[in-house]
Formats: sequence, structure tokens, C-alpha cells
Amino acid sequence: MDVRTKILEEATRLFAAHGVDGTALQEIADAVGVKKPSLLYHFPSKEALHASVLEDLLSRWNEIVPRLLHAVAREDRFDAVLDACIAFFTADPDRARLLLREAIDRPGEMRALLSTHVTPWLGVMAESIKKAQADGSMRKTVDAEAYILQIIHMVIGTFTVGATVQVLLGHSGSNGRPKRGSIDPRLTAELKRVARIALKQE
Amino acid sequence: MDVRTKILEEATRLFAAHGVDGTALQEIADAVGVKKPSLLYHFPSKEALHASVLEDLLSRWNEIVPRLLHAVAREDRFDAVLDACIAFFTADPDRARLLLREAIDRPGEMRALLSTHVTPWLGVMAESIKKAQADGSMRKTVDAEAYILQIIHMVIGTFTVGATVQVLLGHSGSNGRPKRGSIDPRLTAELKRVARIALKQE
DNA sequence: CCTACCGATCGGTAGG
DNA sequence: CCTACCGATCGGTAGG
Repeated sequence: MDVRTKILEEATRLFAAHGVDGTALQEIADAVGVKKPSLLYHFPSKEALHASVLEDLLSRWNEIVPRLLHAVAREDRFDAVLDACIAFFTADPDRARLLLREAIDRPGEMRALLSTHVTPWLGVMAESIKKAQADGSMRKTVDAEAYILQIIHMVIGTFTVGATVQVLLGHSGSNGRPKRGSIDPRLTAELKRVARIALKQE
Repeated sequence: MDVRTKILEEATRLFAAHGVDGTALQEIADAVGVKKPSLLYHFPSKEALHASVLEDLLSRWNEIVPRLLHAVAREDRFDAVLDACIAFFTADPDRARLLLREAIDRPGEMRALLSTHVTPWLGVMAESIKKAQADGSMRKTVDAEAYILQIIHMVIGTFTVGATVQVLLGHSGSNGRPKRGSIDPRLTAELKRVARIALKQE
């Protein structure tokens, strides 16, 4: 693996864990196994590295968007879309942490990111819900756009603080505790149940 | 207002906005209108100030917990509990941001805070749901503890990134845009609708 | 509650 | 990709 890729990987991990401000270039350099000035040979500044990390994340997100838009046109669309989102963050929970930190640390930049990468498919999905409301297959009380945002809150919440809050789940079952850092399947199962039942008529 | 209180107020605001690591004692001192060493006269260290800010937040939370536990015993309990939580964070959205940052920046400390301040009433509420499931007034498919955690994800999400993501809500109505920094009522209304319908039978 | 100051660490640069 | 180094800022202290 080339050094540039290794730098992006370690920077992603550390930015997600401690935030951009909370991560020193020295820490990233140590994790990669190079000296600090070498980072600034590959990326002109910390801000440029930060931007590259976000670009990397968003390009991976854009890989699955076509699949999402395809799923919207099918019958079981919303289960499929939700499954795809959950799979995206399961593959690397750092993605959720990174997006959440960006939203609270730099709301202005995040608004720009959302307008570019979220508005399109959110609009398509909201229209799809409204059509289904018109022909009676989905609850008429659903506020389509607000509903989608609240589902996103659950998804992001599950993958950012899920590993922390799940100590509150009683593990009464005898089949061992979940692996450290992983998400309890009860959280994702309940998320899907809530999302489905709040949307579909009967 | 005495200086100590002013320091706690400004520290709360800045910690919520930029994180503890992202806030210099100098910034807090400037906001209060004193010199930096004066902060360290009132609080022995930045860490001690951070701890005091969290204590302040949790003591305000504990003020409403009795009201919450009382509401659980009533008929309209869950609407009332949710309204109380929404009111708590509406009074100061910094509370949500502070809690969320603590959860992602210091998961270990957050787990301790949750065990002390959340486990008790979460247990009471979960038992209340299970009893209602037994007598058929609530859906048997609800995973009580996981359900409560997902509702918390929506509440915290609404108050931390709601002001940012709500640019995605179409403001088709003619009654002006919402005030800057405030939460669009569509988000809280949909949150309450989703929470209610996912829980109650029929 | 202040002035004056400390060592450590920050992001970044010069030069090879 | 390295050594050597920069000014700025960090949390915190001495002394009044």
C-alpha cells in the first residue's frame, strides 16, 4: 500500500476518534511510521489532508447512491435503502463519526456538503413517499422530508454512540456480550422496525 | 451575576460549540472579560472546569427526572416524557451538543455518566413498556430498551444537527423561514409521531 | 483578580 | 522522505 493511502487511512481513523482539532499531525505521522514533515510533502497542509479525508468518504458514499436510487423504484424500496445505509456504516463506523463531527464542528461546510451529496436522493425518496401516500399504501400523517431526517438521526446515532450507549441494554441472553466496538444487533433491528412501522399503512 | 457563574455559562457555550479540546482557556477568559490566570483561580485546571460544566448540566437534568418518573405512572406517560425531554433541550440546545461530544470524545467517562444518571429511569420506563405489552396496549414487537435508545438518538440528533440538516426541509409554506439556530417544528412533530406510532397498538 | 513568565506542543518551512 | 528549526499558542505557575 502506498504511503498516501496509509496516511488517509490513519487520518480518517484518528479524525473520527478525536476530531480534527484533537488530532496532531505528529500522531498521524507516528501511526503511519513517517516523520511529520513527510505528511506535509504528501498533503500541503492539515486543512488539505482534512479535505482529502472528506472527499474520500464522500466518493465511497457516491458509489452506493445509484444502488439506493434503483431501490427506491422497487416494491420493498425502503427496507432496501435502509439496509444499504446500515451496510455502508457497518463497513466502517468511522464514516458516521466523521460526518457527525463535521456537522457539529463545521455546520457551514456541512450544509454545503449536504446540498451537494444528500439533497438529490432525499428529494427522490421524499417524492416517492408522497406518491405512495396518495395511493394509500403509506400513512398520510408522515412528513416525508422530516421522516427521512429522523431516520438518519437514528442511523448516525446508532453508529456513533451505539457502542457507548448499548451498555444500557440488558444482556439477559446467555449468548455472550457483543464484541467491543461493534453494534448490538438489537439496535439496528429496532431501528428498522421503527422506520418501517412509522411509514407503512397497516 | 458572580464571575464563577459567568465562567460556567461561557465555558458551556464554547465547549458545546467547538468541543473541550477546540476551546482555549484564553477564549473563555475573553468571553467572560477577565484574564486567563483568573479562570485558574476559580477552577484549578481546565479539566476541573470541564467537570464542573458537566456537573452543572447533570444537576439540571436531575431536576426534571422526578417529573419524568411521575409521568411514567400516568396514562399519557410516553407523550409526557418525550415532551419533557424536548422541553429540556429546547431550553438550551447546548445541552444536547455537550452530551453528544462527551459521548464521542470520551466514551469511557460517558459510560460512567450514563450508568449513574440514565440507567435508573430507563429501567423504569422499559419495565413500564413491558407491562403494557403484556396487557396488549402496546405492540409486542417493541424491543423496549432498544426503542428508548433509538428515541434518544432522534432527540439528540434533532437538537445537535437539526439546525444544520433542516436546510434539507423544503420550506414550501409562505410563513417565513425559521429563526437561525432554532429547530424547525416539523422535526419535533415528526419525532413525536414516529415515537408514538412505533410504540402504541393501533 | 492581575502581570509576567514557563516548558511543551502546535502547524508549518528551509534545505537537502 | 529526512534533520533542524520557526513563531504562535497551549495549559499552567510565581508572585503580588
